Amino acid sequence: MPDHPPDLFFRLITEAGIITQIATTFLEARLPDGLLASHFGVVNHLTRVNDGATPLQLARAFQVPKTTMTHTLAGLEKHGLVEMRPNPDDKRSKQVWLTPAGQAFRAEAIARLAPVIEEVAKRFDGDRAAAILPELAEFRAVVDDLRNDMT
Amino acid sequence: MPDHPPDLFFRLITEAGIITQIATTFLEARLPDGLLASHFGVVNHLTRVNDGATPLQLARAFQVPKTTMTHTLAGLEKHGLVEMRPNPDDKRSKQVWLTPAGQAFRAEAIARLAPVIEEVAKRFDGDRAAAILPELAEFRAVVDDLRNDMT
DNA sequence: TGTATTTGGTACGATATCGCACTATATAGT
DNA sequence: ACTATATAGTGCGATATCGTACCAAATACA
Repeated sequence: MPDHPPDLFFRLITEAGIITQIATTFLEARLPDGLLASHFGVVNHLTRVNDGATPLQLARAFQVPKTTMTHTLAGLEKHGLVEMRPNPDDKRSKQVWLTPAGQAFRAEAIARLAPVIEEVAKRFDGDRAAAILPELAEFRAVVDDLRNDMT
Repeated sequence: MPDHPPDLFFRLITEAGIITQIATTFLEARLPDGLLASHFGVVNHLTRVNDGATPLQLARAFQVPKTTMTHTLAGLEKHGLVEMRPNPDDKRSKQVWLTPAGQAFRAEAIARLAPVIEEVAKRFDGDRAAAILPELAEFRAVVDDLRNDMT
């Protein structure tokens, strides 16, 4: 078996990809019809990080093209989960605000996920998860910086 | 800050998602026009795991609906990277084989990624990556089992 | 202060992903 | 064997994602 050559990082990324894929499937199975992980992600971000963010900020936060974010936000607006307001600081720009329905949507999704997370917690020791998290976060930070440096 | 409650696992999954997103962008920037990460993933799987796999096996390996795999394979076939043969053991089924062009496609993609991985290796210690990998793999295994048990 | 460039957002078209319904073959139960 | 059910794959329509081109406002700078 290899030392810690390229293959090691490939495998790390592959594991991350599988986890992401499965988690997305779990999440989407618990969302109302017509709403996907991308919608939940934005609502979650507005709650936790920055309600009133601009579309471009959101696009950057999720690493998606701005056209994709326009589309996602249109879907959220159609479902009444967010409200687009003009940005008082920049007439080109907008701000995205959660509605009460949007907050309820997030709460409901999290409630539906809770049993899954509980089951995960039963099967994987919390201390081990706590040990992995900062390491993985730093790896993520490295990759994220690299994106800015190398494209 | 929380102990190791649900939030811990959420954050673990979020980190995995960000890493996946960025890695996918890096990969796709280095693939020929018209080919995406999904195509690379299949070719890579055929090389490393199971050349001659059936479409359904591939769909399961990547956790995508079989219709999605049909579409991905059609794209690969159109580019001459795989060849579909009848499955001698089951007349409903097929087998997917790499062509020489498919093998070259993989080699080329990996060559283009090598400098990125090298840079990652410069910025994140290999021993730490080696320490994370088995833990993350086990977490992945837990989540994967859960998928079978809970949907 | 007038012009060039940059930035925030959208319109549009191409392709990816996915759910549903369907066909053909295989397997199970009797 | 005969029928019921399960499995492998595809066709089709809906929507997501993304690249290109575009407009409007902001900023740089001459």
